[in-house]
Amino acid sequence: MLDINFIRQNLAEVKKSTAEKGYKTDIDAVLKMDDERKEIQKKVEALRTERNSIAAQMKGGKPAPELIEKGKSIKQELSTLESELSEKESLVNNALKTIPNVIFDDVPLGGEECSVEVKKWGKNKEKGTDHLDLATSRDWVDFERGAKVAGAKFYYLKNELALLENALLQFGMKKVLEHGFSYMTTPDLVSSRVLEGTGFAPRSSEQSDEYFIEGEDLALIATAEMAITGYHMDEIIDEAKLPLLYAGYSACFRKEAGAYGKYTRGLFRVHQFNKLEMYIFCLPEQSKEMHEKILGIEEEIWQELGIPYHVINIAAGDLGAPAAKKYDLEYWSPVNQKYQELTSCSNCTDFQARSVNVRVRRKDGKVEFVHTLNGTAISLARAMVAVLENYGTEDGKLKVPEALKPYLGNRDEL
RNA sequence: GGAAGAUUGGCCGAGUGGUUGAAGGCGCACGACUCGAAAUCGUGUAAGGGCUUUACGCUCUUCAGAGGUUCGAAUCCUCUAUCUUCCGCCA
Repeated sequence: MLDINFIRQNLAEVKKSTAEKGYKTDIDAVLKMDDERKEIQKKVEALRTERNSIAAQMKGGKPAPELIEKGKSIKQELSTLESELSEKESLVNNALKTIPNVIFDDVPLGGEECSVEVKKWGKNKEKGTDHLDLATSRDWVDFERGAKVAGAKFYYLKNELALLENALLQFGMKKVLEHGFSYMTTPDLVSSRVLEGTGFAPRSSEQSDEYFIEGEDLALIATAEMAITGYHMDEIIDEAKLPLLYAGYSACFRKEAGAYGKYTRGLFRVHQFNKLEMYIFCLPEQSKEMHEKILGIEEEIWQELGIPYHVINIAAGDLGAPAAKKYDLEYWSPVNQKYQELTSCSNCTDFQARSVNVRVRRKDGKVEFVHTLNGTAISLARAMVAVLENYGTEDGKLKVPEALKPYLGNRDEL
């Protein structure tokens, strides 16, 4: 969430970002609500001051009946005002959550189609292998039994494909470790505070894409980003310890309601997949550099795997609430003859940090919110699609990319 | 799942109704000593909000969370969460 005072001081900018991101929030109404809150707060504080001074006068011990009477009447008056105040506070707070993060100047305006290609790598292939046909013919994936056991879009990975998944993970893990990330596995469920603090829609929202546990304040994570965002919740971190680089490996669960169609065939869009996610807590002045660092690692991974891709700077209308800027890395699908999303990385500035209250203590003692960034190191289901499409052979086999051979017994082919 | 105990500032840890926003220690910052450093000594050091005379100002809130008792709560009561130990269960 944004800081109410930041909104007041940067009203035009906040309004512009909110509109560009496609949010309908009436910012002026929120400010007016907050003004009302302040008025009540002033009254409450005046009463409390009086109460405190009466209590202080009685410290000696002598019970003065008039004072006690006065105290009693203040107590009465306070209780109604205080409940009014807390009501107003939660209204303001909920409204604040509906205002998205401000975008950076270099974010293209407009909808999805306005995203800008910033880099391109590799030579796009003209012909590829359908990943699902290949995997099915080799008994590498079983969607039918996945559906029988858990429903549509659940699957079993088998044999060489399951081994390929493991190889991709090992490869990705090696990369992030080389770049100084510390590896962790995370809880696969988080509380609503963490979910909403990360910027995801609450249980009550129609847009929510998460699986919620009935009767518990828990949801299955859609990405390890959620679990890691909560990792330092309510903490104040020493400046010297930043940046903190985490690579979290977890299962990811998404409802993906209504997201079926030609381009979501097979493993491309599923309800459950595994992912290694990079996450950084850093100083505000470091976050832009860290964003480029994460993007660089993502590019390095796909270059070494030999998969052609391009990088796009996501337009405002396609950005989520927490992101100030986001890059997507899309690989060239030789099957669909188009670019398809493979990874993405976002700079969330202090938006998430404010919501989950993660701060830094500067050398001079000042405390402020950190910046957070997240990026996909390797999302296994999609990574497998990209590899199969690019490395499938004419005779129904899979050529092993050089970078993965060490993790597949140095085999040339699967 | 059952029982007992615990939860205090960046960290550790005193504190059972009224100079406690909170002793002491660690850490950190600054200063002294030093050629420099270590050690030592001294001083300072919670966060968040509001107001204005923007001042080393005034004020409010916060001792896990929520509610209650009281003129007054870190301290008493209730519920919830988490942690520890014991029992049960178990990969």
